[in-house]
Amino acid sequence: MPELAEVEFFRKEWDPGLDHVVAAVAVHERSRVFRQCDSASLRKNMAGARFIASEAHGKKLLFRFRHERKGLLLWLGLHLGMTGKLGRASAEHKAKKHDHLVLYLNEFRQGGAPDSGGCALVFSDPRQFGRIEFATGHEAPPWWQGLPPPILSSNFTKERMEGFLTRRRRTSIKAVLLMQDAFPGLGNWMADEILWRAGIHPARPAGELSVAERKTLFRAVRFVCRTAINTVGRDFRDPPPGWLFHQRWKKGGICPRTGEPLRYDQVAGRTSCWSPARQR
DNA sequence: TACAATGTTTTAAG
DNA sequence: CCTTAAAACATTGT
Repeated sequence: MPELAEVEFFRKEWDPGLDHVVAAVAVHERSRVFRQCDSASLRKNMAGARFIASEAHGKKLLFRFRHERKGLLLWLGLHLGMTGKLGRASAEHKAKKHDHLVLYLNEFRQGGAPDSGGCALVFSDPRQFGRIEFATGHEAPPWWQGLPPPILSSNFTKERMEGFLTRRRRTSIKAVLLMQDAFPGLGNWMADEILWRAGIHPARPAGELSVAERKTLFRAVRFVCRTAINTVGRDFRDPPPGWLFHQRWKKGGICPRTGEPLRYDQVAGRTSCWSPARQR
């Protein structure tokens, strides 16, 4: 599922655990999601740490913990891959087959609400394309440094985008929109939504876009991200009516603007959905 | 059965 | 060095 809006939704799924302390950790040690992570260190250091904050950057998630007794800051990085999810479960939850990481939380320590009897934060991912990273220390770990400007930040400028399009001038615009070092958080459905809105064929070389097309594209990138964050990202509700989103996965989908059948082609190794009459 | 699935990385080839 | 395509990863659902 996860592109930036879904990632933002899943980030908030763990919010009820804020200010709680990790009582126990369960991991599926052998899972591929730990391929870049010292899971033994995670298990050892996370117990007793308080969940203090979280943030999302594109498709990357960071969960911050503080181990007060050890005077240690803990950095838990998650990537949801293709099928990753975050959720909550009861304090008695037994990790199921695809629950690769479960953090069991204590109730509030000092005079917390009486209802907070502890719960479990669960990271699950059937295909295991997701990734868990873990670090301790006062500095942000390397994998949380040097990230590109978020699409909805003021540092994400049209000039910056155009510079990237020029560097990748021979590559299809669809493939370029999927590059996380320039468009952090865009994925297959959002890229198609953007190109449909901008009236640009997904296979067009990035360097061939006219001045007007680049302007339209820039606005479409920001509009689709902003709107997706405010719908999918807020509570997983669908994007507004009239979006390609509602047509793209059904067989016999039609273009919301032209009423013509949508077409599906492999572009950049991904199934791309586009409207022949609108996008050239 | 065979193929596709909202992702990324590595390998191979041009 | 750069670009592009393909394969790989692991599992489920049609």
